[in-house]
Amino acid sequence: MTEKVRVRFAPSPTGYLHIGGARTALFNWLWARHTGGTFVLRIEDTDQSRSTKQAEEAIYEGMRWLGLDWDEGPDKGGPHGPYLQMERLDIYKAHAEQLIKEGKAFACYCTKEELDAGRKKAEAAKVQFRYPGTCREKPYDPSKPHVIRFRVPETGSTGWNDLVKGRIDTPHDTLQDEVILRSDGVPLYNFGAVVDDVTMKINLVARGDDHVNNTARQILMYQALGYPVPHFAHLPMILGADKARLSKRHGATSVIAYRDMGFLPEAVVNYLVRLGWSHGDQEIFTLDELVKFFDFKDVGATAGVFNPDKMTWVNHEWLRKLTPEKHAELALPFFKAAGMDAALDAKLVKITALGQERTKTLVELATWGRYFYLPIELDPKAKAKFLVPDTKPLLQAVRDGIAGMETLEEKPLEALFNDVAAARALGLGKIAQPVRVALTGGTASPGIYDVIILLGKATSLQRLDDAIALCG
RNA sequence: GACCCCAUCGUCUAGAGGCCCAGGACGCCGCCUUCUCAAGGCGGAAACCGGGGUUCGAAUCCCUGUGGGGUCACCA
Repeated sequence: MTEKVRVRFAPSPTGYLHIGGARTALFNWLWARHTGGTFVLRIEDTDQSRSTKQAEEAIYEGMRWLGLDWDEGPDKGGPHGPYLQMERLDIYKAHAEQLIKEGKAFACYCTKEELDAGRKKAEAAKVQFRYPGTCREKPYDPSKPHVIRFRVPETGSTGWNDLVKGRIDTPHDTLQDEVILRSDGVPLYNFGAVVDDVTMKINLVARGDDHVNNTARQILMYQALGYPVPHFAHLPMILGADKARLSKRHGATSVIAYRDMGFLPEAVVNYLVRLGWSHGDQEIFTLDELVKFFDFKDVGATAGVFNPDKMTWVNHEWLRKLTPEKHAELALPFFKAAGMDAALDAKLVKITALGQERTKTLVELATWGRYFYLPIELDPKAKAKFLVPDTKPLLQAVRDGIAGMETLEEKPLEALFNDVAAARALGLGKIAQPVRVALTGGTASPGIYDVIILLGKATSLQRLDDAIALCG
């Protein structure tokens, strides 16, 4: 391929951008950026009953969030537009007419009912239904209701060298004269995609491998139209844990849902690209590295199971790379959404800094940090174990110590805890745990001095008093 | 059912005939560190789908069985 790479992502706007689509878009985008080529976004909205403007917007939103920018597209324009299929009807019509004129396509006047009857009969006879060629030789009469069918050869086969799957050949006898233009003039997928790809000068088609069975018939159309055939790369499917194709019942499949769950786009991209592609033993990649390293030759041929646990780990890795300030900035909306009166200030920065090693998503971070902003939720088991008569004097001693401090600093607090422990010949844990329960409601938190400092004197004293009262 | 694709630890994968009694990562388990939780360090269990070939030698090549996935529309 010496020509400049032109690839595309061509979703149909029938729902949000899902994980599988995002990965297809990502691989195309990476290859365009890797080669200095062009990434085209085309919206395949010919199924008017299922396509919506909202879905179209949702796709843009998902792509933008992931950072996959397109060079040509519906909103952006470009030299080969329009990029919305419903605005290209005349282009399909012209191409279909050319095929009719050359005898490579023909009008079919069969009704849907007639065809369904044939299909039913074939099913009963347990054979595969193929269009019987009823109208193959009939003269073209545009005044009668009709669809346009593409004439496929009866014998021989068509194949291509797939960039990820290698050589694939499809015998023509498994194909049929399929409909390329519906009676209302709207093209069907295979024709629309071919006409668009040729007119948009796409020279590499990378898409899900659920399209391998469409490829031979599309190649036949390229040839019939007299256009060069692009290269193809068929990407393996993404599966759920049960090895069935990933769908809603496996959990969230919308890219945006992961944003809302507190994932970073870098992490989603990183995880998605590694699902089906690898570069030695490396797991964490920046976008720049991906652009540099990505190649279809390293894309595997096997379907992969989507693993939320690993994506969460990748997210944690990315979260940890953030500066505390940036982390806080990204976390703020999640704290607010969880009902906390947080602001982008030193307190939040410190909290998120402490949470950075401890939480794997921004949602988890906000939940984890609740007690810094909201009243504690006392864990009954923790209370039963640590807020008891035995610990009352310890809490009291710590309380009094804190009460006597002008400002809260780590060293004096540490001295205080050590003194309280030493005075009773107890380990530090015996003091820290009850205090932790008093201050946070549970038995797990950052270092106890950090917690006290962050909570501040008034709140710390208040919570200790409340706890002391509960010790019975 | 027909046609097509695929097949290494539970999962993502490395492996392009000898470097592999198979390496990394997630998850899981244990130990260390320790005021708890994380993080970190160390260690562990865990795979070449079965059967035939080819070859001095196969996870790697071929055939076949099996399994999984995909496609069979006036959907995309």
